[in-house]
Amino acid sequence: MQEENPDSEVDLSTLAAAAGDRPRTASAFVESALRAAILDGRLAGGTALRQEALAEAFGVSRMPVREALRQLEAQALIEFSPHKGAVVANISTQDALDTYVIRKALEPVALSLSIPNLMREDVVRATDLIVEMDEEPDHGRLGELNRRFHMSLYARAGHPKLIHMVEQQLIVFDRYLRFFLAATGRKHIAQNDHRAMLAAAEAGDVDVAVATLNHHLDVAARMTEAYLRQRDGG
Amino acid sequence: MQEENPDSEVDLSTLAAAAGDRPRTASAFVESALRAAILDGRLAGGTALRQEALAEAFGVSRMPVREALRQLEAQALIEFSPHKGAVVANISTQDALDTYVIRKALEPVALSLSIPNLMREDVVRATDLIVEMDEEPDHGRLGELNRRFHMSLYARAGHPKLIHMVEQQLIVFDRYLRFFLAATGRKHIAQNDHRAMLAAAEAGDVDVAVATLNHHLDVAARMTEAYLRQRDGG
DNA sequence: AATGTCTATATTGGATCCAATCAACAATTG
DNA sequence: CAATTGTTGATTGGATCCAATATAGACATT
Repeated sequence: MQEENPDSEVDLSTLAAAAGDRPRTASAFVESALRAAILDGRLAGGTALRQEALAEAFGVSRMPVREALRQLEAQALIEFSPHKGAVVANISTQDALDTYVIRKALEPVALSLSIPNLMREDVVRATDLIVEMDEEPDHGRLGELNRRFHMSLYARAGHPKLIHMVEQQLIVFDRYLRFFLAATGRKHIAQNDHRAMLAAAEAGDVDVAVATLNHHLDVAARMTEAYLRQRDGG
Repeated sequence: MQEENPDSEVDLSTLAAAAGDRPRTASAFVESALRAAILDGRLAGGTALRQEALAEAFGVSRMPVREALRQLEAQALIEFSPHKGAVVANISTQDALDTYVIRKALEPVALSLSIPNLMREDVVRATDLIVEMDEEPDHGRLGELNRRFHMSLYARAGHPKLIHMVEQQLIVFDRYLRFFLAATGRKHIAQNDHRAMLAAAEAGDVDVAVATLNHHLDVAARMTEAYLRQRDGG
């Protein structure tokens, strides 16, 4: 199911430093650091996660590492086999397409519910984020900006659980976006669609905004599929 | 955020016995037993989960309990506060409505994708489950049968991640269904809708099946809201 | 009397130790 | 020589112990 990848030799020693301030518990610290490392690509899919090595890298014992790994497992970011250990979940064409299907199911709903309640500050934030994306030189940060842009438009949808799920999917999507951007340049971020969505949202035009979003996701899904299929030798 | 409920005095000693065979690890055993107890209502929302007490009830040490609690936390079934402990997540009107919104976003997609690929065995299973629901005397088991009926119709949707999310929502929904059935009798299970959906699915009529499903969920959401609002005092 | 502070205790978080399991490799046997 | 079995090392799972923190109550102070 999940191939191991023991020769990748990731430099674990840099993970702790990049994790910022230590949260209240060591568990939470390890968890957030590992999650960030997986999502932004520093820990590639297939990487075996040895508890002892992680514990040393983070300067804690194996116990908080174990608890962190449990939480990440429940989020499908790693896979556990009893007595074998944890492996970073692999990305796959299927998983990418599933993510798009889910986004296409959830995000139009979130957008429709949110637009009637959008506030000035949401529109301003979204506008700023589009500019930030245009100016951001680091491809690695575009995923986060893209996510924050989308979430700004969905911010007033109510239904916190729906919002949370949408955000989770956008976070997962970051892993894929990173690949596409590295391979195909930044044209994968369709800023035209973003601008059109924002304009429609600001005008309160739910239908146009949703149609634009659907188109945005359809095109992205097709490009993704084409890229991934030729990449892993379809 | 989450009220504690220390006086509920749940009989933990029965949890372990009801959990069936012991999975490979104590962690997994505790986790599945706790999840089942929460979802089927034996552990009510707000119940404080003391690690020591759970460990003794399951005949293990505190460690596998802690790992299990971490996983349940990631699934939003319990809430953790550092150094305070775990509490079973409360159900709420908002959460119930969120669940319906998510179901209404995801399930029509799953159904549309699945119907063209449905196989004879899926239809047979769904038919059997409708009969089982009619004959089941125990209200507590209707949630599971309802879930399996819906999942039978979605079984050929492809997109395993979508299917998984749909199933998770149906599992969460079980917690609510249990309440409605206890309060209002079994009319909350709209078997007419089930039969209509099944017939349309068998005939390959995606539009009618999806329309029926949407209606099914809309009505259920309205009944849910009305019941919960008058229950926890508007 | 009300409020703030201090202390005692219960409970969780973390570290260390031991046991169980798996993987790889060597030895043996057909 | 292939296949199977035994053995050893590495790694995870679980138990016990210690430390950190939060809650509750007593006490003092205003």
